[in-house]
Amino acid sequence: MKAEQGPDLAKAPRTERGRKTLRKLLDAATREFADHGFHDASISGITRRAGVALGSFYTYFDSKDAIFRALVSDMSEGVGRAARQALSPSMGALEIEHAALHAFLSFASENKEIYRIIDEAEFVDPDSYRAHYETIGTRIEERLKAGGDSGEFISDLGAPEAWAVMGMNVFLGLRYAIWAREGDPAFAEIARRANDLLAYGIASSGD
Amino acid sequence: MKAEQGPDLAKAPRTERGRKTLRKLLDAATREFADHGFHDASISGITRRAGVALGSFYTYFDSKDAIFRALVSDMSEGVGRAARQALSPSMGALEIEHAALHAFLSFASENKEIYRIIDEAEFVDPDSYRAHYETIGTRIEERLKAGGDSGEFISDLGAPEAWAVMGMNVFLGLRYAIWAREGDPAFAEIARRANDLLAYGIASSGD
DNA sequence: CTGAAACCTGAACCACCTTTCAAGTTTGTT
DNA sequence: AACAAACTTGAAAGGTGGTTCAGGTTTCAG
Repeated sequence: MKAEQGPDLAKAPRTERGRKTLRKLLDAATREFADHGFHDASISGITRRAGVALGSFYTYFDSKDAIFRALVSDMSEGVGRAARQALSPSMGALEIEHAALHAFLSFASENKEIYRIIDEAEFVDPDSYRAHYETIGTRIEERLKAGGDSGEFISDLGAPEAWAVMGMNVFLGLRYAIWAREGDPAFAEIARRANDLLAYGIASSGD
Repeated sequence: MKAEQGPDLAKAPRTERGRKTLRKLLDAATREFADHGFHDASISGITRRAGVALGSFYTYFDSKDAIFRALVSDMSEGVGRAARQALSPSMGALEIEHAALHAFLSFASENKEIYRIIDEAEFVDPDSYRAHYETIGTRIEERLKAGGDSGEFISDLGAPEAWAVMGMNVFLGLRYAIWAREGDPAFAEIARRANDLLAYGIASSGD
């Protein structure tokens, strides 16, 4: 139950062949978990996809849980990296939120399997799951505070607003990227409307 | 994989004793699934908690999946019922959203196990999961449209705004009800801040 | 009261899967 | 070339837990 520190130093490959096998296992596991979910995925399914013997799995991972954890922390970083790349310091505070949501929608749409795996971490590895959202929540909170300091946002924004924004983004991603349907508005329109809501709210301004 | 229509007519109890056993099984299953999650929960764990023999389980349910599905649809209704009770037609549109969130936070806080089970449905029974959120989303969309018609909200609100509101609510519930921490703001404050965000947004009005 | 249907029981069946292991092969260093 | 460490292999051990079933008990309508 205790989290390992770093990716299993004890089991790190020491030769080129080893590194290749490890990579094959991780890629195969991504597909296997995405297709079947954690519990219906099998180690033999992973090794079959990877083209290695069943026993080789245990050269690199102690257990099915261990490879799942490795995958989740990999992917959690991947999401963060993708978001950071879409943002530039020259953007205004509101523009940053708009770009973050748009980037998130695109990323989710092209990496649906990542979302399934991270979501399942809620049950397989709750600590990683929580850490994932707490990290993102903190980052959003910092952006909101920065916007408050620059006068673009109201002040007094904090964690509750950050979690509200995160929830908006995640659910819009769920509905319009993961569960996309024919005839749905384009990501650009979704992002624009969410940004308007965030900026001005929905109360009618006057009469 | 096909959804049953209605709660298993074939297996419905016909005597008082049967109805009691069925209820004991459902209650026991709620606790078992909440404690262990779907896959680590066991039928024998459920029957042990219920105080009935292992075989009796199959008098009422065809499989572990079947009782889980029954639970999810029960709970999904429970959430809807709780929300409806907190709302009154005399409230203003904004007030309704405020009350809905506040009721949801209280309900989630007192029924954490429900939250976990519904979330796990994403993997065990994806159709119910999706149906659950689509139903809620539609209800929110109707409220937003009604607010638009009455002039309290801007017009042109639709599904994207509804999903954004739903996401806000769900994530605030996750953070402040399920993952509640010492020193967190009270539900009343969370609901008020979310309502302000929803009504007026966070862009600073002028300088 | 009575008999058939409903319900209960728990041992056993069975399918599946994680994990181990002893023996063989490849890699890289000296 | 020669050896140790790294790596691979797949059969089999060892568990687990969902599901079945044949036989017993309880319920309740007639």
